[in-house]
Amino acid sequence: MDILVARQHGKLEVSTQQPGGWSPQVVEPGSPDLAALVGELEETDPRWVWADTSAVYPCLLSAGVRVGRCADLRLCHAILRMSTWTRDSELATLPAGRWDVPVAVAAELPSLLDDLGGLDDVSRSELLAEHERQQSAIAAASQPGRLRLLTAAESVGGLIAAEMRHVGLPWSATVHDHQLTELVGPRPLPGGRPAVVERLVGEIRTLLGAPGLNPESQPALLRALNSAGIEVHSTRQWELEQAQHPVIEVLLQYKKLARLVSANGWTWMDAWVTDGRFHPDYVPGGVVTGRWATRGGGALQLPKQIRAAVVADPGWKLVVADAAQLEPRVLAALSADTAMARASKGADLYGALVSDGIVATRPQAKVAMLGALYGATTGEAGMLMPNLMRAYPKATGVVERAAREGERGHQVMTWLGRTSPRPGEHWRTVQERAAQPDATPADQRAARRQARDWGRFTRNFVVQGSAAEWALCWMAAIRRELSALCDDPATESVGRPDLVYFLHDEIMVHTPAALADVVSQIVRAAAGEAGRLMFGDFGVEFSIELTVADNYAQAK
DNA sequence: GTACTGGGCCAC
DNA sequence: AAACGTGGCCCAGTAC
Repeated sequence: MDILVARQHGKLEVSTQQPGGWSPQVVEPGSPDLAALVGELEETDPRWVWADTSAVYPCLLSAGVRVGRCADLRLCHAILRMSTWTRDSELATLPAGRWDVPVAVAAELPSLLDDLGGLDDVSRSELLAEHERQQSAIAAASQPGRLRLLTAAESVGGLIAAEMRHVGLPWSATVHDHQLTELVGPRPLPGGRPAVVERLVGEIRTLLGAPGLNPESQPALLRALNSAGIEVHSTRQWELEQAQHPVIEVLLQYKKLARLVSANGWTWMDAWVTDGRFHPDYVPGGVVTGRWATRGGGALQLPKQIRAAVVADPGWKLVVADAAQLEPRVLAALSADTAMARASKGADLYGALVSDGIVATRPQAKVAMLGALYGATTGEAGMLMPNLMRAYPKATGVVERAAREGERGHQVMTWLGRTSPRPGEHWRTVQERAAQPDATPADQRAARRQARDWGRFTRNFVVQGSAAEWALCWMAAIRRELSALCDDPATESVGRPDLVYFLHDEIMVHTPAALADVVSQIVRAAAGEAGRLMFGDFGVEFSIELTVADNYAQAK
């Protein structure tokens, strides 16, 4: 049963379906009435239909209410509007309208959009019309089951992102401060450099004979390096490492510490950590491939250096799990490559490549596999490609075909139907110019290069996007089972385990210690369920590496 | 002052 | 200045 949640003039209109039509109830977003109403209706296990989870759900969470399922019409619109399987639907052929908001900016502009009748102010009839367009588009698609799964998974992703932000990642400001202080000295005054960084800057200036040099200025630093006789063309780490000069070690040390302080130092802590929790702002569907992005806080780039600051509460544990070699396993499944599926039977897919005699060492296996997924043509990865293609012709055939499609400007699809964007106008112009009779060799070179670039994008899109779909299914199954666990009276008294972190192929659950084993089993079982949900009984194993830890640095 | 870009480096 | 995909974020520098 669907329940519609419209939003008008800042009030929420909750409509249930009755024999005579829709029956609305209007409530204030912050009122206790809302929590009571939603909580009561949730008993019937409905699907909540609303325009934008990130606009509605946070206020429910603040009121202490969670929901099990929803349809996020904005997220689903973006998928169905683009998918090849729904290209002839009314939804895809209508002119662009209010639902065509780029995912990344949608949550950013609610106040601006207020006046313009934006997404956060949607009447019930508009909501219903869009919902029906989406349902018809899916029903008429050649793979309705996959699109139904994809839109459900994307929507539950929206719920999970809001819940994880609400709950927050347990973060010890004390540990974080200790780590920073140990590395760079105590917190400096505003605008000042920490003592260790200041000392390194002094040494760099002396060693380069450049008083007053600001090493943050790339052009100035490059000039100073060249004047000192160091022949580099950039100031990148990998190039500096080649050079022989006493300043190099100091400079690399400086870069590492300066980066840490500016990206995840005390200022970051002030902005993002409150009451012992880091509240990251995830953006589901924020990446073209369907991966999540973040908006501020950099939750997807937490440096390994500071992960010890993620600490479980006393009496609690962190269950940290990642899907081992997820992308190769997803490729094996979506290409139905039985030889590669056999290699997935163990915990270590790369190890299987070695024992099957396809490559000589595990590092080679990894390089070769990532090379196939990313489109490497040169170096070690390029040299190993023939071996891989011989061993796994179906799997490598899928990524090679995806690359050829992209080179021709065609679109490709993930397993569940998310479709890659068309290349931009500039791309087509360059290709057309190269096809003219008077095209110069330079025109043709540029066109070939650009075509190959887009081919690498579409090659990776298929695997990265399908892996993102698997991860959503995995997380959705975990969430459902954790929620069932909370409803169990036997576990009620100890506290509720919660998903608190997601990083592409990795999840973290913060759980009462007494439930850590049960939670671990749930996380493992959910991986098998995600595989079956997406690929049926095709025999790819999705192996999980799992650690029960007190802090995040202990994982892996 | 704001908006934008390029270099660099963090994560997967 | 890279080879080999997706991003975010910070800084410096420039245009307006």
